[in-house]
Amino acid sequence: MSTRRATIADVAREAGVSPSTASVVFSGKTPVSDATKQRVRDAAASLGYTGPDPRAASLRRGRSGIVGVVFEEHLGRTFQDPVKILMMDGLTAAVAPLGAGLLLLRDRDETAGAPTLTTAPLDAAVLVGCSGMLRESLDAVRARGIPVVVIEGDAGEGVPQIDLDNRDAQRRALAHLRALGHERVAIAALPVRAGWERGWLDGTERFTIDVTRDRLAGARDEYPDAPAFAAAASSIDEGLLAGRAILADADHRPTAIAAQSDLLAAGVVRAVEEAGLRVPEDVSVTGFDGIVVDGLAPYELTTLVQPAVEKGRAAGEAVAAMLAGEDAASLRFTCVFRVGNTTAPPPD
Amino acid sequence: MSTRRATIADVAREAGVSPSTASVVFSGKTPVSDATKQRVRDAAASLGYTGPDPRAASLRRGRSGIVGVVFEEHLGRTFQDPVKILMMDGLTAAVAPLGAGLLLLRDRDETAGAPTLTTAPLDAAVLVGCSGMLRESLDAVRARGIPVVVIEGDAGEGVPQIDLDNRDAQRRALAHLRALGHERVAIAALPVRAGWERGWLDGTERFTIDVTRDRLAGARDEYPDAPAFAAAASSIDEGLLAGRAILADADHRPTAIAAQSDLLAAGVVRAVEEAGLRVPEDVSVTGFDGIVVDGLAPYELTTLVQPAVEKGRAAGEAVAAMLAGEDAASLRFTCVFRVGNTTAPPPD
DNA sequence: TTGTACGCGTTATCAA
DNA sequence: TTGATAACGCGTACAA
Repeated sequence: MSTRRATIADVAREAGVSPSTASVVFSGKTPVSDATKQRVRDAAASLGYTGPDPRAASLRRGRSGIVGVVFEEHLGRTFQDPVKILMMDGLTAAVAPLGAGLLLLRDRDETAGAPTLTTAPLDAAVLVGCSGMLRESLDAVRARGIPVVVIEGDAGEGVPQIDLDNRDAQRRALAHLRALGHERVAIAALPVRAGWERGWLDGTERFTIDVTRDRLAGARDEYPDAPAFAAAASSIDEGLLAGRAILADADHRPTAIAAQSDLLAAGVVRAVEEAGLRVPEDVSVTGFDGIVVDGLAPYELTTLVQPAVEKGRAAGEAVAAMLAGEDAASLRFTCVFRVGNTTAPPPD
Repeated sequence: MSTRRATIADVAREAGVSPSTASVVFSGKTPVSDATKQRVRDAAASLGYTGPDPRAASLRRGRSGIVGVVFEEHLGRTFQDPVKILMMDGLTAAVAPLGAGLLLLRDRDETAGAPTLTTAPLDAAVLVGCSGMLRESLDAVRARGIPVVVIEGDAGEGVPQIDLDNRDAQRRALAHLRALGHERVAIAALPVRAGWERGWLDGTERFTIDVTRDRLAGARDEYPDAPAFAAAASSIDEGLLAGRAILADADHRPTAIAAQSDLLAAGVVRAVEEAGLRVPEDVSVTGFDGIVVDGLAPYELTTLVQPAVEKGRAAGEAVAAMLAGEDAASLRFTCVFRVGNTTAPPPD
């Protein structure tokens, strides 16, 4: 039947009112008499008109209601990180009042045709742990006047950033170990860069991942000579491998292992058990993130609880502010040190 | 300085060409002489024009390059399910060639102003495990002529669905246990409905979650009397609790436990160990999904490997087909039964 | 409370 | 290879 979709003009004509009146009935921005309202509704129903076309509305308004979230990697990898997911929850919540939703975008997307920062109808963009190669597209976006916020990454001057006190927080965890009396401490680190193969750090590495570098620095602030083994990813399995490597030499066994993430810490705990030792009596373990590690009970990691949801929310609020014409400041969040049951004084 | 953003018309004027020519320079849809191309580029650069406004382009084209993905819950909950993440990967890959990206939407979002199926500028929508309450907005979307695909859910006639052979697959796993000689088998089930509190199933439950119902039916096809304990979520921790409940009565201990997800199975394995028993010598355990459970090594679950990425990809391809005017058929995927090291004949 | 008039920025079509 | 024209469908001053 229909040769063409009904528009608001058709509805107005059918209802015998002007297009603007019909428009107002749907947007509710101006009072309309009940009678007119009803006639417009009826007309819409009879024409199968289901409301304003979002595309047209977005052109007219200059807003699409879409915030792009840019990740460096496959979604699969990204969402394996519980912290990122929590952050997304916070972000979602913060942009919802704007009438906005999140569009998933990938940095360096190899797929032809995939939408990008420049081709997607974005109101704003949030970059997560962005790499240096993002700088170019970032410039393009800013040239277009689209607000940009960066979470855990350095985007240069003029871009609000949401950060964490990684270095100081990690230092505090190690200070806790120091206070307990530990002298031989090892570090189970996150990857040094994308594509990193697990292995010991010898101090010559070039760090691409700021989080790893900063947390390592924090640990070394307290234990300058602590050996560090960097995993290939943040997972329990990788933590297990790191833990095995660290515990391999029975003569130089540390009495405490500081992991740079809770998932790694969970793996380290397993490695300790596997070696026939006990946590925390023989070996203390600390984590970082403060997430709930599924399957780790009855252990409760001594860890740094980072405000993951808050980070996302803050990014969303920064976006909202910029969209409102205000300018948003960078923000640095603080981790809370939480003592669980995985740390204790070293064995005699 | 700038009172207004430059448009393609400004660029055209500056370059001394027509707007359509300038447009074509950016879209590349028609050959343009190098000289003209260069002049347009220069004009754009001098005016700070960074390319066509996606909003206007999308109005004109009738495409926004955005596919909505609708979930029932918080992202946090949703993405705790590794299968969903894999599915998203497949979906992302499949819609990328369309030049489309994924917009995260939530069913029953209470936040005022949050974008919805009807207010977002979508080219198509994918519903994941959709609930009944979605039906209404679903109708609205379909009335607008927006293609819709449903993954693991029943959206009624005319909507392509991507499904799994849950019942038959689960039956095959239990048949494997039967072949090994097991006679006392228990089931660790997924939640029965949203908000379900863990507990034994007595046959009077009303199932809202189809997956649970279907896999249970498959298990009962082989062991009609198998007792079933339904967890409150799909997680290792919940699997542990379910496993404890199932193993609590030492006199009626099953020799095999069929879990409805790999995460549950991982928890069940822990429960078995905790009870001082061995897997698979004393108790066999089967899972469902075929994901890699972080931290479960050295166990490899005997499980049903579902093509999670493929499901997402198929949904994306269905969307692509519908967008191309073809009609997409529903699709039912088949799980592959994989024997790991968590099943063996029952103890004597 | 309703209507008029215009512009939002682009691109498809067709003719030159 | 380029240009003129006409939508695309809506929102919103402003006037009545």
